[in-house]
Parts: sequence; structure tokens; C-alpha cells
Amino acid sequence: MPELPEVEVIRRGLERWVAGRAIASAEVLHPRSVRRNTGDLPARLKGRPLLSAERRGKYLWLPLGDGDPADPREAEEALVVHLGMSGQLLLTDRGAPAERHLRVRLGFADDGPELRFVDQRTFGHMLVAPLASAYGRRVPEPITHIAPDPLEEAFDDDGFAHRLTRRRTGLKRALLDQSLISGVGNIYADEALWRARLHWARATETLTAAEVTELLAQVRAVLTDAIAQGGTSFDSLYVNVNGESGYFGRSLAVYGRQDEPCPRCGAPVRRDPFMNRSSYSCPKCQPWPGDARP
DNA sequence: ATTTCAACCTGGCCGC
DNA sequence: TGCGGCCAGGTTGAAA
Repeated sequence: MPELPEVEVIRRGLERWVAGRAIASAEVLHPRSVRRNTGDLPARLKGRPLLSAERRGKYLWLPLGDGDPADPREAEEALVVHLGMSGQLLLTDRGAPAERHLRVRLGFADDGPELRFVDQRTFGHMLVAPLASAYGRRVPEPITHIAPDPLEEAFDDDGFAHRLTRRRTGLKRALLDQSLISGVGNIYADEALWRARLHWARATETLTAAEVTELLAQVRAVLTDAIAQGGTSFDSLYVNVNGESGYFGRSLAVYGRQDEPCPRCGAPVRRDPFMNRSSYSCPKCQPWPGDARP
């Protein structure tokens, strides 16, 4: 479900409503929703403050204090969350009835609203992990293989261009590879490619430096626009921590708009099968690269 | 080494 | 109303 903009909107909600609070209790209602520390997640969390809310790409983490406010050392561990396709983090009153797909609930020492992890398809997960260095930043050890996302200071434009054009694959496949550039998923890949007028199947090794520059600019533009509108909500599956939907769905140019007119030229948007999924594009603005067919 | 693809799940929607 | 088939925003690990 959520890509970078949706995760960032959630991160901001956590930063505002959860950072600084100490965990009093943790309850795991579905074993698949916890990785690695299966079974002892509650013990690892109890009594510890959540210091802040961080994000790289589609991963969220909350650095954990050690429970002693008189000894404010830099965090060595964090509670890591990946939302998968359908995960939600919701702040709810402690007495509120359990959601249908409630998987983990965290109660706080201040007796305020609790944090609930709700996940219909259970592709998402949580875990406690040590922090390690990767691409100039302290991140959870399990995500050190993830590249910085294009909104991070640490993102290296020239390095990206170099690695991208050395690949032997299609452009959209590369955009979805989180070890090359993180945060981009199916929706925003299609939207950025449309904005940059590039076809999803374009061979990466044929891209010019100018095309990569334009692509990166459009990736950043679409992610930034989406964050400003609270993310994209097709249905009730994506909401912020207060249960509210985002409005970027109405700004999508091609994604999910098969046969509707391209906002730029009016040609009917095309849908192509892509990796057991779909790619949406404009047949006129984004013509097949040369004679290549998928 | 690099690239591709099935598998992990549940539920909503569509057509018969 | 019911049932099968299809689709859904992600990542991983293993195979090619």
C-alpha cells in the first residue's frame, strides 16, 4: 500500500503524537506481524521511551531510549515498522473496540491514546533492531541494504545515474529496486515516468545524463506534491495516524486511469501488464522506446 | 554477479 | 445470493 509520501505523512503524525512517550505495555495479536524478536517484543519495549520518528524510503523506525531519563545516551536500538501493502498505524482511545485486523497494540505510561498496528494482509511487520551506519546515517541494521530515498540529503544524484545506466533492465524495474533508490513504488513510478515523458520499459543503459536528471527532478516533484496533499488514498486502507485519508488521488495523471484522457495531450491512458501488476502510461507522451516491445 | 519471479496474505469487486 | 477468478500501493529469497 504505502509508498514514501504515505509513510512520511504517518511519520509526521508519530513525531507529533508519539515521540517522547514511554511504552507501558505491548500486546501481539498475530505472530506474523512481528519479525525476528518473535515472542519477546513486549519485553523489549516495556518501560522504554520512543525518542523520535525516522524514515528512509518506505521504512519507519522509532529509536528507543533505555528508560533512564537521567542518562540520555544516543539510541542503540529502534522499533522498526514496515507497512507492507495494507499496514496502518493508528492512535486510538484505549477503550476503543479492536479493529478487525488489529495485529499489535502499544500502550503508554501516560495513559493517553494507544498506538495500534492494523494490517489486513499481514505483509507488514514490526521488530526491534540495533542501529547501524548506512549511507551516512544511523539506520536499523535490517535496512542497511536500502539506498537513501531521493528526498534525503544523503541521496547521491551522480552515483544514482551511474548505477542506473550500468544496469541491464527496464527503467521502471530499476525505479522499484529499493537498493538503487528507495521510497518509490508502483504509483509514483508511473506518475514520475509520465511527468518525465519516459516509457516504463526503456532500457536503462540507453538513458542520457539529461534524461536521468529530468527523471530525478520529476520523482522528487511528485513525491513532494503527494506529501503536501497527505498522500494517496484509493480506499480506507491508507490513512494517517488519525484515520484521515490523503487527497493526492485526485492529482494522479495516469495511475489507475485506464482509457481516461491524458491530462497533457488527451490520448487515452494505456494499461500494460507489468510484473503481475499494472503499468499506466500515456501512449503519445511516452511512446515505446524505438522499436522495442515489452 | 546480476536479474527475474513466485510466494507471502486477505478482501473487494466483477461476471456468471 | 453464491462462487470462482482477478486485482491490489511491497519485499524477500531462491532460481535462472
